[in-house]
Amino acid sequence: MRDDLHDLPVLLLSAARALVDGIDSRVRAGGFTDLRPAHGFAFARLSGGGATVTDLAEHLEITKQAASQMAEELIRKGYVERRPHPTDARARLLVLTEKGHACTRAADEGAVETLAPLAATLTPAQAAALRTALAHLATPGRIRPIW
Amino acid sequence: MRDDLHDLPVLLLSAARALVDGIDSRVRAGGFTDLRPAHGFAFARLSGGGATVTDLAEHLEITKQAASQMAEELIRKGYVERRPHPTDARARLLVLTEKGHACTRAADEGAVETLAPLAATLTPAQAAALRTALAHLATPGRIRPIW
DNA sequence: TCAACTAGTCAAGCTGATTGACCAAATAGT
DNA sequence: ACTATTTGGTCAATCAGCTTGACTAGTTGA
Repeated sequence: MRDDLHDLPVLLLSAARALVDGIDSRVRAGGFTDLRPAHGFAFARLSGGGATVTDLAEHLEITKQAASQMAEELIRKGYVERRPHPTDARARLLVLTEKGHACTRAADEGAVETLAPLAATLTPAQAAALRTALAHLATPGRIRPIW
Repeated sequence: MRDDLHDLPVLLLSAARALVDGIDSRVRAGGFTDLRPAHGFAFARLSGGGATVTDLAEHLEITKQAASQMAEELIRKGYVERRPHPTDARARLLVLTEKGHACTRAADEGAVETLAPLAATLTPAQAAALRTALAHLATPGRIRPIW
């Protein structure tokens, strides 16, 4: 790697950490204190609509059992509810409640607020370069906890 | 946030995830199969030299007890060894063994390899902008697991 | 010198994940 | 159509990593 990028790994991990912390603190400030950052990755999948327990498990790369437990927890806390699956009587759809949507809005706001100082310093050309650079690494549609 | 950056949070998290995965697979390919990504953040602190259990706990933001257990595990697996502390008889220094250093080299290589396709597409000016942008978010010296 | 503090460990308990077993519904093969 | 296999989901037991709480040994400072 070129010398001018030797500390890029550290910067990238540190920036991602700061983003997660920023989102989490905004979510907590919104009153959603019974959630952890890991739940946000479940919400990211559920907000798309029409996710089953198995879908959730694949998205988070955890077992179906673990996804089922997480779904149960989110239902108990009022963020998610079950709907019958339209075509498969075995499956049940997990959908966000209004409370769940409100929480995802708070998370989005947290992300925007955290990244605002960064965004303000970038020219449109630099912003485009940043998006392109990160997109080179990113696997589309796969947002989930890091470890 | 400007429209051209609306998906930046997703890209940033996804890129960080890809980096962690890249490092982890390179470390495993190097034969260090008994480690998890979280251990890398401990190594990052220990490779600086002269870390006590308490230092490690603060770095990882976990309790001293958890840090002590992790140190015990890394010692048992041969990555770390204890040294007497030069000035404080209560404390003991944790230092990487040669095996530990070899593992961190593999991790560094994994990071470089993972970021190589990205680095290749950036002009020096874009690289500088990327570093500056990420540095706006990053808290210096704080690399640790994200959740 | 003695009270307060700090480094570290032992022990017990919690939580979020795992593996394994199982049922019900859907799908594929003949 | 009938059976065999696969798939969606849950129950139960267990494990790993982390927490809180209690404690010992060594250090610091009034």
